[in-house]
Amino acid sequence: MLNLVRSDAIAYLGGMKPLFHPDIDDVAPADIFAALADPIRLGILVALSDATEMDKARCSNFVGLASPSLLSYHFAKLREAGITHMRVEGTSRYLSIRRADLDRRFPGLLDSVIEAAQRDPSLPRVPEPAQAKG
Amino acid sequence: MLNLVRSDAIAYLGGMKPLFHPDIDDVAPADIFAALADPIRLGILVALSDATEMDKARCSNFVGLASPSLLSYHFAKLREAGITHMRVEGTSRYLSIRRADLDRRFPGLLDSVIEAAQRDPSLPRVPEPAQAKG
DNA sequence: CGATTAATTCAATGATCATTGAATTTCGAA
DNA sequence: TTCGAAATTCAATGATCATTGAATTAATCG
Repeated sequence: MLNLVRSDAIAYLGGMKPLFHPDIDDVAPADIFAALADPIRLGILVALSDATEMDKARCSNFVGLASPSLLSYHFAKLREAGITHMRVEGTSRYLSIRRADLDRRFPGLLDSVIEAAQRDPSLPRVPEPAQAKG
Repeated sequence: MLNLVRSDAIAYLGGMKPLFHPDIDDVAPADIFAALADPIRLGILVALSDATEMDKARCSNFVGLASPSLLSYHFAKLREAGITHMRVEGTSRYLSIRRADLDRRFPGLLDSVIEAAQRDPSLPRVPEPAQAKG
């Protein structure tokens, strides 16, 4: 059973279940706002928005924000709302913001959201990883 | 009791209870997004955004969107989130978007929100009032 | 293989939300 | 003063949400 074709197999490479990412055209504005209506998720978004190094986009780097199971819950909310993409690599997962999709569908929205969130001092912050001894 | 000074009295002119409008600096981004996470409220916002004539900003003009009591509920959500202002005049109330406040505190956000909502065909629309016989 | 690490799933909890309908308030007009 | 229109308040409902902790899955490394 399951009988995969090649494109399916690629989606499974290194993963357990197929991760659902909605088509951006199926995402309604109200869905986006619902996903943004939580300080932990806004904290994740802000952290992602200035994650230049890949390490900072790994799920395990957000442990400062909430417990693992709660983080999973919030990751799923962001992903199912079309805001983030999740890529599986071995035992780790990496998040990214779906910038191109969001900018095309909701021009200007993402930038102003991130700017607003960045300036909010009440949002939880992801701590910088301790610098490896050099 | 109550012992009003003049500025309080003005707030009461024509009204029953003092309408609470939060200081825009007390409004967190997550509060804004929570208020926007509902299609009826987005419908109200869109209708307000192109309400040039005062008639279109009167509460009673939104009856097409929901029942009176449900509308009251949604009006309060928008007002308490700092998105709208409500003015009492006789037996009517008038809504307006707190544009200047929002633009100062969350630059660019309101415009992109309205643009996104305007393009969403799934949002409920406020019907144009029937043209008076001419 | 067994242990470890990364992350999810599941069931249970209390809190908040959207909706309804009935009762109430307020104002203005007859 | 009584009536009607405008709008809110209140109590009740079911639905969804955020959170917790325990159990589970999956990949990697010894």
